[in-house]
Amino acid sequence: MIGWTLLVDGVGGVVVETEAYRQDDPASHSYSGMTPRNEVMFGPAGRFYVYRSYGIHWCVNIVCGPPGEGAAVLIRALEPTHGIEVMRARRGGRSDLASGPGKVGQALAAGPHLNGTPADLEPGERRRRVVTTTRIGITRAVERPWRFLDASSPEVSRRPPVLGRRRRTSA
DNA sequence: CAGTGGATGCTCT
DNA sequence: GAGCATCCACTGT
Repeated sequence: MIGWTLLVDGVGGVVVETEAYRQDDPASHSYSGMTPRNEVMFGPAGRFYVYRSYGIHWCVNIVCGPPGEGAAVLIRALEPTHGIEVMRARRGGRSDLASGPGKVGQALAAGPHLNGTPADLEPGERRRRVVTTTRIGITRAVERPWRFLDASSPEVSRRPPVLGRRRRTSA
């Protein structure tokens, strides 16, 4: 999905960072089976799974796999291409429009109304170099390398450890 | 630039 | 009642 374009009401951009979650995954919302919150994860692929994070943010996922799979991909960052001014306004005038899951939710004006609806997702044109790292901000199954990102994009939430900024050493 | 803590509400134990 | 798939402001180097 890296390089694909994701839009909500014509606003959005190119997916440059994702994380994968599936049912046999202690870090996944679907790990303990179907609940009212995660039931969309067990439905058809290509729909939005939207949940509230830390009581404040709305995080946007795309359901994956056959029905019953309980798998989804968290959209962690977008490279803004469509409706940039709209997203800037939604982000309170900031310039980091969608470089993080909470920011993506804000830029797309995501909310419960989106949950379970089909995602507007189109394949990308140019080929991108995809790097994998471990996932971010979780406490369980931290070792699974299921974060995917376009290393050349400046819009990602955090640079991969290896390719990241060189650490300054004092002489 | 790195580290810390507050905001805030829902889900599940 | 604890724990979160987070962000931002603020602090100290």
